[in-house]
Amino acid sequence: MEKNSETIPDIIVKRLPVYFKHLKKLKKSTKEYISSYELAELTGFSSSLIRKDLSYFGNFGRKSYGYDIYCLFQELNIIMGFNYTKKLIIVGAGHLGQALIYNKGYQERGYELKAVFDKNPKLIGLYINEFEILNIEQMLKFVKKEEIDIAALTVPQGAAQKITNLLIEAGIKGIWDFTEVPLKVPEDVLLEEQHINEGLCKLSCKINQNIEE
Amino acid sequence: MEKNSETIPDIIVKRLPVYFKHLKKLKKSTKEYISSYELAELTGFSSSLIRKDLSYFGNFGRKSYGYDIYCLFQELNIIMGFNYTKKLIIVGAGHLGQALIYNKGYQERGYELKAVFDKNPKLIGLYINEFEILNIEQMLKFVKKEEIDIAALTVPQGAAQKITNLLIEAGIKGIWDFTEVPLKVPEDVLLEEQHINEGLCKLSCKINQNIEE
DNA sequence: TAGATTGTTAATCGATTAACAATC
DNA sequence: TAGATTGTTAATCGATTAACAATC
Repeated sequence: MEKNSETIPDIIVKRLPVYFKHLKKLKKSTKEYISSYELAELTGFSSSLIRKDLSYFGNFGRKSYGYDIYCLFQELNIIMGFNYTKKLIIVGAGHLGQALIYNKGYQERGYELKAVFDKNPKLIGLYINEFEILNIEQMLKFVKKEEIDIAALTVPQGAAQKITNLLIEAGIKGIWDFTEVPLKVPEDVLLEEQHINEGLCKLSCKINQNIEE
Repeated sequence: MEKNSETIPDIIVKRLPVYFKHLKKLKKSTKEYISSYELAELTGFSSSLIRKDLSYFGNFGRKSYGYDIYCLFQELNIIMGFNYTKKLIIVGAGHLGQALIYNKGYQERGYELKAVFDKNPKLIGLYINEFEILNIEQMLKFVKKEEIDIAALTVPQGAAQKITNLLIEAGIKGIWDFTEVPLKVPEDVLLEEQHINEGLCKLSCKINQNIEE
């Protein structure tokens, strides 16, 4: 799985969900076109940067009108691959894992939740929002057979690297990592760290500065 | 609450939790010192960048030895304000909100969970992990009286801005935002967007590129 | 037509890296 | 002492912004 020669720069990828979020909201209004200046207002990015970002993917704008909201939204969906089905599993059915079962964001992004795994005998067999919690022993086989793309990792810290190795062995393409552990993965496996407590770190850091001043 | 003239650049703040994560792990080993070269190996940042980041806060290193792991960890705690108590509430006791009640990351970062609020009469009065879910009508008064610093926002999309306005009115210092809504907050209120589905966006985007190639 | 706004180039700004003197 | 590694400066790299011709 070599990297595409035309890989979208990370710095742009980072901003795509922001455009997506705002266009999704705008799509509900009666507004048809939006200018880079208005988008700048909403996103906090400069209009220049927005035009540059979008022009990376093609000429979506219409001079003197701006960008067609509906079309741009569709384009973003294609760019981010939301029109493509990606198979997801959740590994670890603790409190966070269970909350992820109820997450409503999968469908519009092309994700299909396929299974939930845990090691705890008290959880195995339970149904949460119509998903049966499966024994983690079945995971490797399942991922291989069903060609799962992404695993949400919500296991305890001690198990994180071991389970990760298993997922890699099974041929997982990406890990959506909620553990706090510095995981090691080979280059061809995508690792998206969703360490929620980092948000608390940043907030604490900034509050602290305000106090000191 | 004016910005400090010596505000830590965001680009450094972003990397502090990464150093924290690795030092926390290293602290458990018998290793006493770590060089910027070894830290580079672990974090993926260049050794040069690490030395520059750390030197921003002082001279923590010891020439020809590296950085004392324990001391550096302590320094990071002070820099990020973890030695300071910050009062937290959770607003919205749905699946995600409840999962956040069980989050183990508060204490070591100096956070104290003070209360959980919801609007749903079926949830109000329930105890989750020894926290009673309180009526959201009491929130404004509570935040004012208890001088709450941070609110974790896990309410439905439709309620997000309204509740945010209420929190601002009550004098909240920062919002840890789990909604998917583009929230508007005044400049002096910190907004940390913890939109977990953004992780799914990035993963989808990158997987899509690998496929196309 | 006049005004608005894109797409793109060149200029600027800021972040990262390379290099090395200082020194333990 | 010789080797290791910091802290810092200068050089480089890359990202953002300003500006503007093109054009709807």
